[in-house]
Amino acid sequence: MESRIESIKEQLQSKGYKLTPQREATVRVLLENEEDHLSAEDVFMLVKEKAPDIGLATVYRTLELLSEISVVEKMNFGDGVARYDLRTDSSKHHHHHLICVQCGSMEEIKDDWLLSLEERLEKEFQFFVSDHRLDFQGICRHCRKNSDESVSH
Amino acid sequence: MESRIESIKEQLQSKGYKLTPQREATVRVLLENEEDHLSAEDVFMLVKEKAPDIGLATVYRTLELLSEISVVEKMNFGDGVARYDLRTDSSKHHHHHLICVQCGSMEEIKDDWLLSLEERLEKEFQFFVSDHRLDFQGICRHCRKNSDESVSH
DNA sequence: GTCGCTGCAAACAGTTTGCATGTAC
DNA sequence: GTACATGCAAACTGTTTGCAGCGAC
Repeated sequence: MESRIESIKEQLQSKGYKLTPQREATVRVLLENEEDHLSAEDVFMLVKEKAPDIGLATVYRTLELLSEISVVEKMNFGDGVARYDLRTDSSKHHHHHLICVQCGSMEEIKDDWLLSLEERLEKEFQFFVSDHRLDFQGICRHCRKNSDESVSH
Repeated sequence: MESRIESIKEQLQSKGYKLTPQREATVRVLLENEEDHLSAEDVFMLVKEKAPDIGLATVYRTLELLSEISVVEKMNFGDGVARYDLRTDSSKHHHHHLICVQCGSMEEIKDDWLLSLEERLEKEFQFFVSDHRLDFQGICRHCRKNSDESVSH
């Protein structure tokens, strides 16, 4: 945990930025909620517990900054809210989402199932992939089970 | 063209909706710009040429309606703007995007490269896929060629 | 006359920006 | 003292909503 903060601090400093108390608090929230896909507002509320005086704009600016230096990934699931994820590996980041259109739940697959596709893209399209995003919409197993009994939307 | 309008008209009517002049003008704009991924504002501007009195809210409502009955697909490339595409096939719609992080160009692949993955998802995750979205970020062949000479961002 | 559809303006949500103040070196 | 960072409020952007009026049946 501390070592990961240290690493992020170095990444910031190498680009000429500081790890201020507000930025550190924000990073800690991201580290503590690594499994979630927090929105800026989520992060803000959680950071407020550590640093009550922080402003929403600072959180936005911090997330934007961290996104620029590739410490976090800014994502978008189509609900009009940006979500932020720590990148676990700065070179490649591959996870996929299973989004249930019925209950809205989201499951994450960490496996990388697309390496062969990327090779094909480079060969056939001369397109050199640096990242990708793959989301599946569908019905999750729980909703599937429930809809056998009754159909609720 | 006329037959496709007719088909959309029937899809609307089967759900109890009418193809009003405003809705027809909107659909025509979508048909005429099928290759693009128009935002609501784009559509609005183009529709205004055909029907100057149309309101922005009507365009939004029409696009939302068409999306509900699966005539168009509402998409999101992460730039905070919803984009709308006519679905060419109402049952499955699979296209992927190659987004160049250098020049911002976007190429579309129509092939469906993911059927085997979807089968795997159903088996391993009991997740029943109705749609998916796959975007690749990377360097397109033009930028690749240019960056051999000089690096411009 | 009912009911869906429209245009307009106002409201809304998420995000960004301007600016005066604060802080580290 | 310089340069970056912050908090606050105001501004902005894309989208949605309330409502009075309109039009087809």
